Amino acid sequence: MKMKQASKAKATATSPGKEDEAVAPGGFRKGPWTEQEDMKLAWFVRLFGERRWDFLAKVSGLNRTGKSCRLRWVNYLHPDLKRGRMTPDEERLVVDLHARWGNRWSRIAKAMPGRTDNEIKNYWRTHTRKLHKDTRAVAAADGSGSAASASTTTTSTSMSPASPATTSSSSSSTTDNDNHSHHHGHGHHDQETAASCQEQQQAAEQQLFYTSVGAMDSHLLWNDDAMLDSYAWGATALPSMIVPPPSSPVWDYCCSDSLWGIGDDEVEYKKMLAVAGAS
DNA sequence: AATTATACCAACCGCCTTTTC
DNA sequence: TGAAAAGGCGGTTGGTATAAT
Repeated sequence: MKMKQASKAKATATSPGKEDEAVAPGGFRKGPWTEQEDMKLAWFVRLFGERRWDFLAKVSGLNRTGKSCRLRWVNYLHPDLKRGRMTPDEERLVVDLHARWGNRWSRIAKAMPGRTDNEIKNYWRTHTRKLHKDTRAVAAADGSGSAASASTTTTSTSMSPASPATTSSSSSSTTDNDNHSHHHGHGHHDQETAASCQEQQQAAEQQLFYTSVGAMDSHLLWNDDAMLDSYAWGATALPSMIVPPPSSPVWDYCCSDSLWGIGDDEVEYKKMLAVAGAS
């Protein structure tokens, strides 16, 4: 289930003591996610869909903010995510799109399926840092004063884009010149690296997990707000169709005592699951 | 082998926008 | 219609892995 084990795996492997006990002011957990939390989140997202994150955070028993849950899902757990290093084509695409749209990472990410805004942002930051460093090195070697002109990329991600894309967050009828000739990164037929093969395999395994635990049409559920509230507070049992198959690994997992922390919400939801399972 | 520098990336923060009540 | 809550976004931080010295 851990999709990232090949990399740093910071989430679960770090010093358990300090970070695992980090708590935000509201009493929410902070810091790296554990594998158990990931599994739980994945399950409840599958159950309820990718929305109403605060609700989802509450009923799942994850002692996390909705915001944190959303971020974890979007940036790490989402089954459609690509993994591994960017391909040369993707790198070119990032540069191309950034030239047009500036630091509008979410927009760039939409043009690059499987890549998240965070990922692209991180890539760009590293990329521009390196570029800046290289440029300065060349300038120093030249002994000329050309460094200043070369450093259109200032230090960090906060630099302004090469083209004057506005920095205002969302509106800004952009200077999108979609008539630029550019390659829309899909359909590149690069040789697959070993790393990407591994990523694909991991993605497949994850998909298998989702399939094995069953899917539901969450829209049915979301259409009924009163029912949602009822579910949230344990007044109503979940329909059996969205409860993990009894005696499945996921069911065992969701019902295991070890999964549930201390707190009224957890207790209530556990009751709810139990009722649903009995029905 | 030990230390330092660099690259990578997960996760948080604060602000703004959108949605809900 | 205004206030509050939730969601989304960009910027930033800090930990870990790896390369270089």
